Amino acid sequence: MSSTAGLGNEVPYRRRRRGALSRASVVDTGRRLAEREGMDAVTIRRVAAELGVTPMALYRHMSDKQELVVAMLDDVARELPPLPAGEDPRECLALAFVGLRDHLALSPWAVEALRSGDLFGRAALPYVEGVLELLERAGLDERRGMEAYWALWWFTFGHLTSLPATLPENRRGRMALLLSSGTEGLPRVRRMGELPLRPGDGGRMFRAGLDALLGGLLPG
Amino acid sequence: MSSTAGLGNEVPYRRRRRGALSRASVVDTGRRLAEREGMDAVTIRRVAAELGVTPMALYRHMSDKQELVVAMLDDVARELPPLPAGEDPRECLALAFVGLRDHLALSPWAVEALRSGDLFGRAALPYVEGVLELLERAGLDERRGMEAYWALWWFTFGHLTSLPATLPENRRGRMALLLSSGTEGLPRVRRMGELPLRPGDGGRMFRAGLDALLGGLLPG
DNA sequence: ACCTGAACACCGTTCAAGT
DNA sequence: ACCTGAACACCGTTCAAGT
Repeated sequence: MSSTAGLGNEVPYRRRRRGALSRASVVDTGRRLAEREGMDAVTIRRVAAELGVTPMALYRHMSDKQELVVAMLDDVARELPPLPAGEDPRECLALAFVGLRDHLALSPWAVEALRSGDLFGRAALPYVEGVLELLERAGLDERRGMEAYWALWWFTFGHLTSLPATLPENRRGRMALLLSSGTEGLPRVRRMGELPLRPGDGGRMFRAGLDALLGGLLPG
Repeated sequence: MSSTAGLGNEVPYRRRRRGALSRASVVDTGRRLAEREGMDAVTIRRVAAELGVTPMALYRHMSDKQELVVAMLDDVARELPPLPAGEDPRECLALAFVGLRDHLALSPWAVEALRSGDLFGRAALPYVEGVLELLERAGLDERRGMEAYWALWWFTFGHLTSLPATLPENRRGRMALLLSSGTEGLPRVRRMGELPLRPGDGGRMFRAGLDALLGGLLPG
C-alpha cells in the first residue's frame, strides 16, 4: 500500500517507467480530478499522487501550477462546439453564446478556475475571432465590436459564476441563512428567495438576458 | 522585536490587554490588509500577527475564516451610496448599477473575495430590495423583476471580475503572451489586443452595456 | 534525462493548557 | 473569559542528490 492507496484512481501507479510521465497525462489527470472533486482537489501533490509519482516530477513538464490550470482550460476551449454558421449574424451570436454557456456550465470546475483568476490560453482565441467576425457582420465597427464582445462576455461569465448560488441545493441554505435574522422592510427580497426555480431556469434566464443585451448592442 | 516587526502596521502590538481584541478590530485589520496587499494577504495568521496576537485568538470572535471575509464584505455593502431617488425608474436603475460598479471598482479586494466564492451577507439586502422595487416601478412583475435583477447583477459582476485583465498594465503582458506564438487567422483578435484603452474606458463600456441591457429588459 | 528526498515557508484549524 | 503553545494535515516550490 503506497501513500496513494484508496484514491480510486484509474491510472496504475505501482511503478512508473522512465518517460511514462507526459504533459498530456498530467493535464488529463488534473481534469479527471477536477471533474470528480472540483478545483480544490487539483493540487500538484494530489495530481502527482494520482500518477504514482513525486510532486516534483511534474515540474519536468510544466513550470508552475498555473501552467497546468491554463492547459486544462485550453483543453476545454478546444472542445467548444463550432461557431454557428448562418445568414443572420444576430441569431448566430445568440447561438454562439448559448453554446459557450452550455459548454462551460457542463464543466463547473472550468468556471471555478476562471473565477479564481486563471485565464483561457490561446486555444480560446479562434472562438473570440469568430465572435468578433459575427459582430462585424452585424454592422459594428472595430471599437463597438470590441465593446460588444466584452459586454457579452461579462454577462456570460457573471452568469456562469453565479450558477452555483442559484442551484436549488445551495439556494435553500443560503437564502434561509440570509433571511433568518428577520426580513422586516425586505418583502421583495423575501419573495425572490421563495420563488421556485426549476431545472433549466438558469439556461432560460441566460437566453432572455442575452437577447435583451444583443437587442441593445446591435444596430436596428 | 517580535515576529510581527517590519509589517508597518498602525495597531500597537507590543502587549495587548485582555479584551482589547474585538470582532470589529479583527474585521478592520482584515480590511486594511486587503486594501494594502489584496485578499491573498488576508490570512488568519497575518491578521493575528498584525494585531499582535496568536492566530487562535481570532477564533474567539469568529467561527472560521469565511465569517471574517463575509464581515469585511458586509462593511463594504454598508458603505454603498444611497439608491438614487427619482421619477424615471429606468434612469434610477442605471444610476444604481453605475453606483454599485463604481463603489466596488474602488475596492478590488472585495471583487476578489466575491470572485473566489464568498458572498455578500445581510448588509447587501437593502440594496437588492431597492433595485427590485425600481424594477417593479418600471413595470416588471415579480418573476420578470427577479430575472432582470439577475441579468443586471451577472453583467455587473462579470464586468468587475474582468476589470483587472483590462487594466493597461496587465493587458500588455497578457496580450503579448497570447499573441506571441502567431496570430495567423486571427486578425480581429490581434487588432482588439492593439486597440488602446484609456483610463475610464472601463466605466464607459460598463455604462454602454448597461444601457443596452436595460433597454432590452424594461418594457417600452 | 528523469525522478526522488528533504527542506522551506507558508496555510486553516483542533485540542489541551495556561492565567 | 480570554488567550497561548504545540500539533495536525495540508499547500507550492527550491535545491541537491540519486540512477
